[in-house]
Amino acid sequence: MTDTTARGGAGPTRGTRRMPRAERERQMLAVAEEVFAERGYAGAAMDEIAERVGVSKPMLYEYFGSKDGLLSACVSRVRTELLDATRRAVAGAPTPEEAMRRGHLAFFRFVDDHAAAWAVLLHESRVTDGPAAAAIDAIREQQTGFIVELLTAQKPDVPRRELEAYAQLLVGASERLAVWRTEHRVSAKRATEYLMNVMWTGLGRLAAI
Amino acid sequence: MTDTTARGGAGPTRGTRRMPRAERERQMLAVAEEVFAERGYAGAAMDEIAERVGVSKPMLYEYFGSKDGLLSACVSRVRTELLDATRRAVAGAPTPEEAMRRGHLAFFRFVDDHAAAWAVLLHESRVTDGPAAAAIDAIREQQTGFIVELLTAQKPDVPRRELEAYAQLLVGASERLAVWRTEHRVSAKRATEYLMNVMWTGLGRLAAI
DNA sequence: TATTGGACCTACTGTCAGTAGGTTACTGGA
DNA sequence: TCCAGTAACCTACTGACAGTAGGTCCAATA
Repeated sequence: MTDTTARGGAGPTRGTRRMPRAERERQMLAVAEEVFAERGYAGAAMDEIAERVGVSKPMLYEYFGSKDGLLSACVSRVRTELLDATRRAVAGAPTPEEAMRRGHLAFFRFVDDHAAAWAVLLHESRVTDGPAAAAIDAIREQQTGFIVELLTAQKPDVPRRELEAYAQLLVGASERLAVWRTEHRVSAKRATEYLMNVMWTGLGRLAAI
Repeated sequence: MTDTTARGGAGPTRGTRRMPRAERERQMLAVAEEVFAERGYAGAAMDEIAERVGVSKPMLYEYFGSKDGLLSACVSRVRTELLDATRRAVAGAPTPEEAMRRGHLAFFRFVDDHAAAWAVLLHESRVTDGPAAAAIDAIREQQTGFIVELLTAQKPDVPRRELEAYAQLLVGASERLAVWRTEHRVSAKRATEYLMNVMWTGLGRLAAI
């Protein structure tokens, strides 16, 4: 009754092409990353993302559950790529010092290549409270875990908790330095040197030189 | 026409007490900080803040322009307090090393006392894009500026840009360490030692010990 | 050919930031 | 004591957007 126009259906399925789940998912992620980067998390509308993909909004919810979930998926992808990049960079280093240098250089270069996405995906990741926050924390742990792994190899006698503190500290420092250096047009190489100066050599030692 | 009930007015002004602008402003800030801390930026509703203050929503907009502006004002206040606290802590230090130690200790303790507010106000400060973002960046510069000032006194021959990088790096490291240590129940004192180990002594030197 | 299920849609609801336009209480001067 | 003028305050709305209900359509299988 009530004359609901009872025409929920799709009509001629408009211009949309059907697609297997995995492919559509990848496509959605790519578009979402773009829109989040352009407009920021709050500014990005699910309607716009859906429209750009060429699909209706409920599809996004079908695949990612919520706006939060969509952001979370984007962040996961970027972070995973980042971890790969740094792992590769560190792999062939002859000394621990060189490993740290190469790792950070790779990090800064990665941020260069993913600048827009980085700014939003990682800096606004605390926007949420739901599953995304948890997922993001998990990924951060993956990151610091990697560093702890490297440090442990070098100093097996230092307590794990202490090494974890160092890892957290490194991540925080390099994230902020990454933001600062893009704003001030400082090269990745130079930024890495600054970081090594403080982190490896130590400020106290610098004074002595 | 159109029977708009034409009764915009306030009725018996409900339970609200009138108050001079400055006082109401302080009160609003206090309540807002509370609500932001409880619910996060996105979760906090202007309606709720207004209600808790005992005032109507348009008043908040009259005083702060937007939700963004309200957050910005809260952050400004907290950051100013933080700067005061660290300045005081550093003031009487006999050596640069001790200054750095005391400054960071004060920072960690400050975060302890303002834990909830800190988490939201500073970690979600990138949510916005409007005037708040600019204001917050200005305040961050104030912070790093303070550190640059300290470093300059110690090393006048190092280029300012380099010192600024070190300051950024320090801020990033300590902010993240602050988050990590509250989650892992590490004391302020111990966190400070970790930080000094890396930042002052340097990881490379640690290896030699 | 009948049927199942996966991909997809339109049209709605509820919530919330922000606003239009009006009222009421306090101030100082005549 | 009365009366501006202004500062503090209100109700009731709009528009935007996250999230949902409930349906259609097509392809592969039985």
